[in-house]
Amino acid sequence: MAIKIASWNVNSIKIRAEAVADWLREAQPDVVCLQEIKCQDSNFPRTIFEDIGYNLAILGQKSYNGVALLSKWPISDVTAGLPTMKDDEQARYLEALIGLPGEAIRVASIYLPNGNPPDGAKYDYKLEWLAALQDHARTLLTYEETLILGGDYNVIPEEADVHNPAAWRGDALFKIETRQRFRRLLGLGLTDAFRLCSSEPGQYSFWDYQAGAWQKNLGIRIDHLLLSPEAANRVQQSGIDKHVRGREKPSDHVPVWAILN
DNA sequence: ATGCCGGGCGAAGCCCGA
Repeated sequence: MAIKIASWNVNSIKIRAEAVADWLREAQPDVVCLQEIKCQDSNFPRTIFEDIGYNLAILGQKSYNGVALLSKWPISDVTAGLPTMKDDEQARYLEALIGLPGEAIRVASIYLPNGNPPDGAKYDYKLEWLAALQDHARTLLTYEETLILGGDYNVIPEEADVHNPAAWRGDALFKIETRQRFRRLLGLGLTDAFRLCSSEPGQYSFWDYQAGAWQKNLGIRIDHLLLSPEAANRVQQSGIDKHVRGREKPSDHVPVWAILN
């Protein structure tokens, strides 16, 4: 059977619950990685999603960050937080096994630190987090499973993924050290699902709320689904649900997805 | 152009995002 996996930074699940449910009904993903839910587990609007057939795993945090997994199939073996970063106080990583008919796949929802300003403690934290993810991903890849690391990576991989590369050169999302770390992650054997399916430039997943960025299509591609070789071999399609950004009260990010056979 | 929106918190105005 075909499996549809998606990732979406929703910028508050409480504000966005109905919009997310609308998109789930039309897009029908099997598994969704959510980021920036911005609430504690106890305040997550669970029933809205359970009522339309999704199981939930949540790693919440008051006010900031927070990640979750939604799945039409049973969720088990949940890992909350990066095992390689035990003292992380921010809710940015949630991994689980998804029990599909006849097989299990492993999925993680990732909210990588933004890192700006690009020359201080916040950037150091971003690099530390990337290194910890690198270490954990290396372990996960030894399992040789169908593995999807989906999330808001806060990394613009290439010039084709930003409207104005020159203006972003020094930014924590695009500076060369950031892109090198991301490339190193791919070097472990992970594949960017979207780039596996399209070489088209200017395909964005985020547009700032300010300065008419959406209207002018001044976006960046920072939300990614990274696949193990076992997952990459099964990819049929990958896309970005850009139209969602034009709706009422949108998140500044849109869903990205991939279909595996 | 880092604060032009938008959200959290909490009840005004500040912190944060990318």
